[in-house]
Amino acid sequence: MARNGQEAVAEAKRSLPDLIVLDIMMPKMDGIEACRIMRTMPEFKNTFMVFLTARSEEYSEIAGFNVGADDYIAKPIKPRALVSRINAILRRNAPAEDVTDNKLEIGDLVIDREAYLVFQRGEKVVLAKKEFELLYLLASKPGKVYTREVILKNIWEDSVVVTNRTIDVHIRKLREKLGDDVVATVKGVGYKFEG
Amino acid sequence: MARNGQEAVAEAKRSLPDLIVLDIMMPKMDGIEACRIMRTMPEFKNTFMVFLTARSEEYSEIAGFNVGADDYIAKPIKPRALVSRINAILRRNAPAEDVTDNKLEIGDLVIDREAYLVFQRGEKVVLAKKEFELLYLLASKPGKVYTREVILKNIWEDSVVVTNRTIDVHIRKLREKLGDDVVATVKGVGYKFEG
DNA sequence: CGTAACATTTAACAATTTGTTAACATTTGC
DNA sequence: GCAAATGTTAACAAATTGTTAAATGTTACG
Repeated sequence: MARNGQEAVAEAKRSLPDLIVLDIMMPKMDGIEACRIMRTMPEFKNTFMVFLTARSEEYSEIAGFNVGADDYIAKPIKPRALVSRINAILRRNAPAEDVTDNKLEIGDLVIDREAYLVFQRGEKVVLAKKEFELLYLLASKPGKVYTREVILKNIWEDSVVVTNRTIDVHIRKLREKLGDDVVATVKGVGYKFEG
Repeated sequence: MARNGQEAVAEAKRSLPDLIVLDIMMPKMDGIEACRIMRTMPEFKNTFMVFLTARSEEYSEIAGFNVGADDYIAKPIKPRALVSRINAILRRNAPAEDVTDNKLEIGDLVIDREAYLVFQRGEKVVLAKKEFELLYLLASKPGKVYTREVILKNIWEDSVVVTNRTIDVHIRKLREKLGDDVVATVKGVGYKFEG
């Protein structure tokens, strides 16, 4: 159980749960912000996020859904009721068949998150962890430009502070291994995957 | 997981499970009806059917048993408790001769969970318990990378606290006994079985 | 019960890989 | 052409894993 938004994001990245319950009034970073950030991360693509709040404010409700929440539960609620509500959410959102195979196939690349492997035209390419994460992030939404800031938030722990330019070096290594065409520079903005 | 009685029957016919848990209050066709129907089908002759219900009503209980249920579990019940209850039912109804052989054959290995034995190209290899568990876990999904955290959760009791690095030593012993190619390191992530 | 044999865990250090930075070169858009 | 942004390189720092040995637990057996 995380006590604030920052902890929530950190712990969620570590344990990758199927469902996250966010209290809107957590200190430091609130639940809405945590949700917004997690929604930009590919590993939470299939995670359900539910808001829990004491006040039934219109604002909270609207803001929560806008950042990608899947449901909304009003406090006070008895623990048992909360559990059954959560079960209901999981049930109604259960995938028909769970064939979720974390493979990403784009262009001449196959990115297998489970095996931590990348194949290019059938050839195995060995990437270091940060390189892999970077590629996976960009490739999870081909064409979308990721600013260095967003990339940092996604791939680095919150506590770690690194120069923006570090990303450039990792990009360079990706290009070295996969060819210059894989990642495109958008000057003044960031990088994007080229499908 | 089926969401109602009709689905339950359909899915059961498809997958022919050893045990079916029926919720009495499923919509459309309730669990009792599902049980009655399945009991008339020859393919479910040896299938155990267990009822799960929220209310401990006499009616449910009696009606359930009358249609051929094998046991009855009252809700609320914690998932873990449910699992152990189910295991108990399966165990006490286990056929005299357990012909289930949990043999895993991968590459030049044969991993026999029942006998706790590993053969490599026909040669018996003796592994300690932890080594065996570790190999079995990794081999159960070749290619998939297991983080140390996941490995710990799977092989060690929840109460036991051990250093991550303990795993490294067991990996080393596995490599010593089976060769370096069996388990691959994914730096920064974990280990995986190499098919 | 004690002991030997074995299994498990930890700690320490070495080896290796990966990540980061800084400096300088190059490119880009105005 | 100029300034800002990015590319490139290599040195250094940090993190991760490999390896070994010793300490601690556990089990089987006389």
